[in-house]
Amino acid sequence: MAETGTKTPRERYRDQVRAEVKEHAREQIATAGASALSLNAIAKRMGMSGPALYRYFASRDDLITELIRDAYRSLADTFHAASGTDLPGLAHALRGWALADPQRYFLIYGTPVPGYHAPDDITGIASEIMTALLDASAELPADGPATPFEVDLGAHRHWAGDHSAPPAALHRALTFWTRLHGVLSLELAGHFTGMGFDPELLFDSELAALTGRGPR
Amino acid sequence: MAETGTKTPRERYRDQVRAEVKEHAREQIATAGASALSLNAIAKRMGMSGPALYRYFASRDDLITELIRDAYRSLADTFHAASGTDLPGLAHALRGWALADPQRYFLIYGTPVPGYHAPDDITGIASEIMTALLDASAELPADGPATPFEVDLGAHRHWAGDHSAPPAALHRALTFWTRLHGVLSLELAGHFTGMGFDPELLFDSELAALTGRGPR
DNA sequence: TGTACATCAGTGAACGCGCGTTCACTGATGTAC
DNA sequence: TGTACATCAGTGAACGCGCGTTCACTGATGTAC
Repeated sequence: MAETGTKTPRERYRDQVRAEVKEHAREQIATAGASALSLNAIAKRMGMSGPALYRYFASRDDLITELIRDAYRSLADTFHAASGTDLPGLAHALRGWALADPQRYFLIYGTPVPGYHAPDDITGIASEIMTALLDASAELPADGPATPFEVDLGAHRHWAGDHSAPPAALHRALTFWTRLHGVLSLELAGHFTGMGFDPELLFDSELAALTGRGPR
Repeated sequence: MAETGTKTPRERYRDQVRAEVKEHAREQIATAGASALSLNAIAKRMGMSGPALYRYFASRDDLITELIRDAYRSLADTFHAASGTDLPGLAHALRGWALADPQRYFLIYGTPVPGYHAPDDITGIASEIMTALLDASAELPADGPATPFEVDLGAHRHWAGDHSAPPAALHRALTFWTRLHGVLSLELAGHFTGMGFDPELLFDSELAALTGRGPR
């Protein structure tokens, strides 16, 4: 029996091939979109026959789900790594992560496939991400009376892990999320091309507004 | 020769069948996503043979492009129709339009297909939409000194139609766009499900912040 | 250390499928005189 | 109004394709005694 954390050579080999398959998958998605992902094409590029991949992934859908899981995991890790810094640090970590592989970003935040439901462990990672956002947002200054939305939040929220954060903090975290996602997703999808401005400055402008360090 | 605006019965029939094909296409996309769009499946549902559709659309890609064009056109029309109202009116028109058919929204603002470039006339409609946004944003109060982003805008913008709107107004229009898209796209993609709050209130909260009529 | 056995990676053939698309053809609808 | 012709919608057969996936098998790698 293998000790905890010890892997047999075979297991290490397996992990390596799995990783290689995923790498080719990511490449294929980046080139032609997720709908063009094909196990046979990946096998061909790796110099193997198609059926060989079924030793490593149960099905095509399984591979895609795993890529989605990896994307969530990677974002959560990026947030954890940036948790020491301030809110702008987190924001720029997010932008850097997104620009490094736009299609990975869209694997999480892109067009949803009707009827698809991510497995439970993925929603768990999603709430990890939310928690990191929430923790970082706590440093923002609180201001003003409760808005209608915050009243609603206080009454109905069923937050994963049930944070005891006040509605105003939840509101700030959500706003942080939606605003940065707004600029970022439009930038990544190319909706700003041809408009002749620097998307990063618009991103920074939104960030400044969020941290109260800028106009509006 | 047909007079301007007059259509022969055959032309009217053609238009009707084309419309019917598109309707089935939209239905198919709403059910299984755009990547699942198939001409043969549409033909089958219409009780025709597959090749018959080639009388109406040159190819599958042609049909998709036309659906995208229709989506842009529909949004532009929605904005035109709401141009008489104020900014909140425009925002709610946008939200209503998006909720009426989420997959249509994602046809425009969803995951981009790498390498795909929309034909010129579509980018023309896109700038129509931008113009409507810009006109509506003009009513917002101007405030504060020029931000770095606005300086950049003033220096480099190549706006479609080259509006003479000042950078601050462009900035407001862009912010209006990115923020509402941020909340809306996350809502439509289902990223708020299970969080137990009303997305509309979050949308309204963002809108209030934009029009200066709310907190933050 | 050597032998016997079990485990696992990878192959090649095969299955059925639905796709986009082309083509020659039939039949109905519209047009010209 | 009637006839001759042109236009166009739709069919069915056919093409080639690449896909996901199953299966029986070979050969290499690891394990037990």
